Amino acid sequence: MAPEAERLPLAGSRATRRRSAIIDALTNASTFHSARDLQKLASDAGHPMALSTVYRALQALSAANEVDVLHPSCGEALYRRCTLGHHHHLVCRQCGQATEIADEALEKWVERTANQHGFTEPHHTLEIFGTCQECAKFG
Amino acid sequence: MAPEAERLPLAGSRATRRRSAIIDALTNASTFHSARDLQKLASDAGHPMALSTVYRALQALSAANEVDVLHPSCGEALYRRCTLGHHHHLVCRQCGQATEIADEALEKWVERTANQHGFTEPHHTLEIFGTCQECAKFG
DNA sequence: GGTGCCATTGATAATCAATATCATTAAGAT
DNA sequence: ATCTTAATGATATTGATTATCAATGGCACC
Repeated sequence: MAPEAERLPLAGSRATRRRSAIIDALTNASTFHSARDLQKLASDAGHPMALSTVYRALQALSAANEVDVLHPSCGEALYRRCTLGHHHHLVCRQCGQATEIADEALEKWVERTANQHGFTEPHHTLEIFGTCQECAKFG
Repeated sequence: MAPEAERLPLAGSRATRRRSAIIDALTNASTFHSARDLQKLASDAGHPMALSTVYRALQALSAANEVDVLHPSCGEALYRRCTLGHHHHLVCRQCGQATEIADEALEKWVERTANQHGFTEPHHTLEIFGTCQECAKFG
C-alpha cells in the first residue's frame, strides 16, 4: 500500500489535540474568524489553549494551504477553512457568511489585463463584500 | 467667478507646509510608499516632520479620497496619490511601479456575481501583482 | 499689522496584533 | 518504556498605528 500523501502534514509536524481543536472550530464555522474568535470557540468546545498556540496552528494550516486568510483594511486577520485550489470570496459585511467563487473568465481577464500592460506572472487578490439575503431582510 | 470647489479641503482643515510636503512627495512618486518612506522623502526635500504628522496627513488625504491605500498581507500600509474615481492597480512585485486599471467589464462581473448569490451593494478590492517589463529584463 | 481661535504639530506614551523566547510537556518512532 | 524533538504556555518583544497633550502656527477678522 502506498502511504497516504493527499493531505500530507508539514514535514516534522505532529497531530495534537489543540491543533485538531482549531481545525474542528474552523470546520464547524462557515464564516471567517479571527484568532481570538477561534481561541474562544475551541475553549467553548472544551479545548482551552494559549493564543500563541492558536496563531501557530493557523500559521501551519495557512502554510499547508488548509485555510484562507483575509486581511481587512484594519484590525485582525480572519481565517476560514477552504477548499483547495485558487478561488475568491463573497463575504457578507454584516454576518460574515462567506461563499467561495471560482470563475475562469475572471482569471483570464486578470491574465489578459496584466499582459496588456507588459506584466508577467500575475498574481491577484480579490474579495467582494456585500449584504447577503438574510441580512438584507432583517438587517 | 465661482469659487474653486473641485478639490475642496475637509471642513475645518488647514493648508500647512508639512501637509503639502507629503502631497508633493506623493505626487512626485509613481510607486506606492509607506508612511516611513514618505517621512524620509519629505525630509530629503527639506521638510522634516514627526512620523505621527505623516500618519495624520495620510489619514486626512485618505478620508478625502486623495490617496489609495494598499494593505499587504504583512507589514506596513502603502500609499499612493491617485486619480479620482474607482479603479484598481497593477503593481510590479519588484520595483513597486503601479498602473491604474479601470475596466467596466470587471465591475459588471462583480455586480453580476454578487447578485447571482443574493448579495446586494457589492464593494470589492482587487490588486494584481506581476513583474513589469523592465524588471523582467534586468531582474 | 495685530489678535484670537482652534487646527496642527512633535514628543511621548499607549494600543494592539502578531511573533520570539525558553523552559516544560507530550507525540510518535524505536 | 525510552528517546528525540515538535508543541505548548507564560511572558517578553516587536512593529505599525493611534492617543495624549502642551506648544505652535494658520487664517479669519479687526
